[in-house]
Amino acid sequence: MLTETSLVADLRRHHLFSRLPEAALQEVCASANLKRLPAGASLFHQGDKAERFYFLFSGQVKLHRVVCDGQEKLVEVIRAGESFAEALLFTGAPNYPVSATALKASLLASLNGPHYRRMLEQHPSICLDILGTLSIRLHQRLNEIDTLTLANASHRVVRFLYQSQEDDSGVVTLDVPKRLIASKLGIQPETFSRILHRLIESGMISVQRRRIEILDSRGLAAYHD
Amino acid sequence: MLTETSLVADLRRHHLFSRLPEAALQEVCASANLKRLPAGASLFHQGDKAERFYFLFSGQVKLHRVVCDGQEKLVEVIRAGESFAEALLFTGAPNYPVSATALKASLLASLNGPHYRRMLEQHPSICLDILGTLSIRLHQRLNEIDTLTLANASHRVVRFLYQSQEDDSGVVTLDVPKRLIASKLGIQPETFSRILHRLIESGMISVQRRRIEILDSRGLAAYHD
DNA sequence: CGAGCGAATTGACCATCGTCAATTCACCTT
DNA sequence: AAGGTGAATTGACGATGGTCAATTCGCTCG
Repeated sequence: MLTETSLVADLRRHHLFSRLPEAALQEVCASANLKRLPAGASLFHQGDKAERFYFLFSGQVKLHRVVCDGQEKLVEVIRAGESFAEALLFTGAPNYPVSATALKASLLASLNGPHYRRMLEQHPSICLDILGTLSIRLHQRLNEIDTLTLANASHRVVRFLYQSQEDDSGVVTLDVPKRLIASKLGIQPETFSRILHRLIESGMISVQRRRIEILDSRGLAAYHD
Repeated sequence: MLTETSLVADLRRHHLFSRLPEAALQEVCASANLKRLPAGASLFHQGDKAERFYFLFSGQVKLHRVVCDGQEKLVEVIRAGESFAEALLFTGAPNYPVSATALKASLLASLNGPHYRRMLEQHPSICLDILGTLSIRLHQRLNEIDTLTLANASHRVVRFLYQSQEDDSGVVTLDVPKRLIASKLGIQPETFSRILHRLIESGMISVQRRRIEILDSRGLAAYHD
């Protein structure tokens, strides 16, 4: 049961709920649970039965998969105001395809999937909005596949830097440890470190802790080949 | 304008159209074009303005991207009865994110995107179905990202073989050239060839032309590590 | 039936990246 | 301020896979 008005207002701002009639949102909240996770706590594991999806009020959650040899692969980092595991509402798949773990202490709403789905059936106009977001995610994935296919590790890192700077400011601020970035790029932390070093040496970027500045945008672009 | 009843019946079988009222489908057909492509012909290029989406009656079409250094990356092979570029209906993105080229002589319907979208707004119940398919694609992509992240090329190939056999029959029949498979797996044709050879030598598979048979399913699974 | 062409294969070589290990660094706790 | 812990870095080494080149294979077309 979710009652705090400020939290409900947060939900309202999300596209899954923004166009629901007031009564419907109330109903969704009635079947919701508030959940607190300390940093490092697990929310669900890949393969668990999936009947709930989540909205993150504050904190940070990572979605990750375990691949064959026990290595962990970062899929996505969820930040405040975002939902996750909601795609399961529509596939009918019974299990989570990823694991979810809190990176920082987090506050989230656990929502009843089938319940929301029934709600949606009664307000079908919202579906078009959702289709939009889902399509965009599809493209993001396509983009990622590009990045991973790009032959060498340097390309992936450069590409990552480009995509991570906000409004071409040339500044990238990492909000997760470097090893997770490496995992997302499908390379080893050591390799990531070495590549950054090489870019620094050639004067293309500068790095202070988790703040990376692109100095020579032109040269970096050329580095793509 | 699409009139042939057998073709319209083909459309009907697709989830984008199966639940449209008869009148609506007629209207869609009225704004459709029939298109023939010889093998090797290009349908659209990555970056082209996107206002049409497609349904493939017969033949084979590949979706591919050109990455930085001019190399080509296979994204997907479209087969008869499938639609493509329909995700653009919902993102509002103005350009195709991939190129489309006929692999074999093909017959397809070119459909008016905005028109179909308006149709959808009037029959919103269909959206839930579409959400389902889109979610499934999202998962497929996730799976692919896994495959590409899986450290070495052998793993990718083995994984590909597993996923490509139909109902665990142990038989994989490639319907595209091996170099395209390699491209999809993000490896070079030479590497693909060598890995298949290694698997043959160790008695795990046998290959005749484009027909691959899995002989030692157990051993192959172990090869995953 | 032979010529021609692209696909597939095979070999040799080398750059890249992963692995293992040691060390330094940053941050948190006490 | 000191100590401890995990992250990040750096070095050395070796396996993997990409590149280039030559050859074989299989199909199509004349």
